[in-house]
Order: sequence, then structure tokens, then C-alpha cells
Amino acid sequence: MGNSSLAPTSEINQHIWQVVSQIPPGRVATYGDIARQAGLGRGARRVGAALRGLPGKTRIPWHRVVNAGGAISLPAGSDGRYRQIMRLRAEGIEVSDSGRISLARYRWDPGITEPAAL
DNA sequence: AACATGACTCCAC
DNA sequence: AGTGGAGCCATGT
Repeated sequence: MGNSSLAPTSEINQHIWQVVSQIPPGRVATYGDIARQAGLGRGARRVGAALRGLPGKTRIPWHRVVNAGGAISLPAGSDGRYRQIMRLRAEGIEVSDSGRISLARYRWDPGITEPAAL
């Protein structure tokens, strides 16, 4: 067989999406967290690209992924940014109007599969 | 193959 | 908390 060390982009994306779908409601994870969980090392940017490729009607909880600073990474003024903030608040997560979230309170621990306790 | 781009991250001010 | 610059990884031209 030829190159067996690299999987097609579509498969990598699918793997990333699978990890993202493991984030329980009421919790968030950073791009870096997802990358590490997916075995991509420092591929945080790769995670962003995978989420960008999601269809609009997906049921993958992409909104639970924020950057290392605990902030929404989608461009200011974009529909996605507004939608992400609304969906997070709908799950009981506090999000400031500037799109900031407390990682100390809501960051997902891969060992736990339950929603954040209030 | 070189260069630009981006839903990233770290560090210094 | 906000801003700017360098580093990082994969894609698209």
C-alpha cells in the first residue's frame, strides 16, 4: 500500500466532529482541547477548519468550541457568532455580550460526560 | 513550489 | 481586557 500514514481530509474532519459531539451540553472545549483529543497535537487551526466545513443543518454541537482565551472565535458581526452565543446561553452557559466565557466554570473535562452542574 | 489565508495559541505591552 | 506580533498546521491559488 502507498501512503498509509495520512487519512483523507474528509475522514479527519469526521473524526474531529465525533470528538466535538462528545462535549456535553452546558460545557465547552477549546480548539486546542479538541485537537489533542483527536490526536492532532497542535492542530487547533485544523479543528477550526473542520468546523467551518460543517453543513448549516448539522446536529454537531459546534457552538461548544471556543478559543483558548475562553472567547468566541467567529468574526465579530457574523451570523455564526450571534448564533453561537444564543445557543450557549440556551444551555445555561454565561456568555458576556463581548462573547467571553469562563473556562474555569464550563471547560469540559474529557473524563466527564455530564453537563455542568449549577 | 512560493505565497496568502484562517472558527488557533502563546507572549509581551 | 484589548492589541499586536511570531509560530504553527493544513488548504487553496
